[in-house]
Amino acid sequence: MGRSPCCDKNTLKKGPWTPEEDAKLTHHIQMHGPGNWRTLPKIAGLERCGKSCRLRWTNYLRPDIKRGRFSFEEEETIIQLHSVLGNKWSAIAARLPGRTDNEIKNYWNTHIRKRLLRMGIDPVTHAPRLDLLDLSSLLVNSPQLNNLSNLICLQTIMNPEALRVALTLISPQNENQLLNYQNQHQHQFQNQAPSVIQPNQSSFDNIITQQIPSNNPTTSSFNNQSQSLQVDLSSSSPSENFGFDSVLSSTPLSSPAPPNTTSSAVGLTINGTTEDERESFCSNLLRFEIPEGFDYFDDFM
DNA sequence: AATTACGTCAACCGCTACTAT
DNA sequence: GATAGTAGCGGTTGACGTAAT
Repeated sequence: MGRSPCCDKNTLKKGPWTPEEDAKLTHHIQMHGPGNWRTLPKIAGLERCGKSCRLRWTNYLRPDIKRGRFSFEEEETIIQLHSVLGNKWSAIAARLPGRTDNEIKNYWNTHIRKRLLRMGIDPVTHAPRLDLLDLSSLLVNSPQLNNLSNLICLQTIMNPEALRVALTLISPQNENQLLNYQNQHQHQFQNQAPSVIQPNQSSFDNIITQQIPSNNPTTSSFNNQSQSLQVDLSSSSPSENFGFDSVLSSTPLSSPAPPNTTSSAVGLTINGTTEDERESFCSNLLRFEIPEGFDYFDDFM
């Protein structure tokens, strides 16, 4: 035999909490402290499940909860911690004083996640989503891409399999060329099985910059402003920011804002930080510049 | 002004690990 | 040791507000 049930679910109230219920719960916890959620509703005179009371207290009524918009530093911390911890919202919340796991989770899903996607960054892996690039339309619209050597530049930063498929769309001859090239440079590709670069991997500490030459028709064909498609995982010392130990020990809120976030971007200003600035900083956390007017990523979102 | 689409977030649901009986 | 309850977590939902048409 185990314990008796904590509550009668048939008589439980659900839905939004009323001010009266909030007052009862708050008063009870002020008098007796949090905990023992099983018996709390009955003692406090609430027709709620203890689980619901705990959630209401921890997510809304707790006096140390910080309400309002997330600051730039908080957002920075969330992104860094998420890159290390993943969807461990409670672990992330533990390093953000005054913020609840639920709040952080909501903010991630409604703001940060979308921003990363818009920037072409996979919000799960925090890596560029080049592996999802719509290469077929890109290649069809850019005959210059038949230049195999240019594609090899891309090869180093994207899933080889995706590139192989893309080449197949052009011609079998090119695919053979690529396979020959790959055979000759086997040692360069054999460790590239993952389709994306993992932020946590040891190579993250090294400078990983793949830059396509400015005279490269691959980029010039779809880019008039930015002369390079760059993946720079080390600028702004992300090895320090993303290193597991440093992230866990430096939080909460100890990471300084990167220098370039003081740019004079115009637009909506929230907490002293514009959306543009926030996006700019995100690109520094994992520097991945998407050329202006390059909208292929939108097709995947 | 009315309607529709979209964004936000509080609250619920279901699951797991832990604990009491 | 087996069983059942509790606490806590992450995913999802739905009500509400706002923007767009």
